[in-house]
Amino acid sequence: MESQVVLARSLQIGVVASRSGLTVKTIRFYCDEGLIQPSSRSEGGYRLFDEAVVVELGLVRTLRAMELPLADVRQILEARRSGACTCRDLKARIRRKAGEISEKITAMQNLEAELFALLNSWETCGGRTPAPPTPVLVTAER
Amino acid sequence: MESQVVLARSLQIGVVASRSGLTVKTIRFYCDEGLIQPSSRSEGGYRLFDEAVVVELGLVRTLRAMELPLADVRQILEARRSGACTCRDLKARIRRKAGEISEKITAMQNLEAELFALLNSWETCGGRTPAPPTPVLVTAER
DNA sequence: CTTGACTCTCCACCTAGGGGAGACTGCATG
DNA sequence: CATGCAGTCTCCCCTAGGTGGAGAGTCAAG
Repeated sequence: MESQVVLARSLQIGVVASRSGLTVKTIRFYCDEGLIQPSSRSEGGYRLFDEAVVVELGLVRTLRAMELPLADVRQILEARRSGACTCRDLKARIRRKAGEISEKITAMQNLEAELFALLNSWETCGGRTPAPPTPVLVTAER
Repeated sequence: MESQVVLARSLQIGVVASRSGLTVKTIRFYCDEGLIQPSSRSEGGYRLFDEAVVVELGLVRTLRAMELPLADVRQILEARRSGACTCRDLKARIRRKAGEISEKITAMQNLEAELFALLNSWETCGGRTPAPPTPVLVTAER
């Protein structure tokens, strides 16, 4: 049982990839960008990560999914690691981002509606319509 | 004043830009990509558009706003122009896109929730911040 | 030793444009 | 006529957030 000297068991990039749901390429990219870093390298230069980064990458995915730029994600990770509470600032940023997201949601809902209108206008050519006076699409102008 | 012939009034790119709400750069880009094209060029090589493109660009904006890739937008414009009813196909694509959008909307709503959870978890450090005197804001670089 | 899976670095490419250089156009004025 | 100046032209490089491939090296098993 104990014979294994596998102290901090380090994960190769491929394992991290499959556990985090990101691609190997992306993880390398994130390393290059300084979001995460391998805890060490093998003799042969393989990146070795410890389990914590899998968790961090989960957070990264969440933040990226809300389209937070990598620069912001990096800062958040740094703050999280250092335990340093840059909170006021950080929370403000995230809150702002949340605002943007709900804006985006409503924008998308509008778009969705507009889209169905578009579809309906197209419905007219149900049978075969070569080129009647094309019902000029709504096309918002903003 | 009058010396100008009323001829199919063709618009210079800047006018098209301000009418469509896109930038000159973007319109040139769309020309290069074959989404739209100038009806002609002036002696000196200026692109001259007719009014119809302003309408088309409105449609482009709508479609782009739902993140339809330019390639799809191009096809839609072509179909619209030719009156050719690629509809079945086209509508299917748009419908699919609409589906993606509503998926995205719910994903975003989930994200929004997750985000607030994140914020709340951060709330815990509400009172005390390590390193109170010197505002050692980490995140100093970049 | 060899094989095969895995990883490394480096470089190019992608989308949807944006920035800016340097040259030219078009039009109004002096 | 010249001159000025806004508008436009093409060309090339840059961005973010990766993706893809080439060519070489690594690691463990057989």
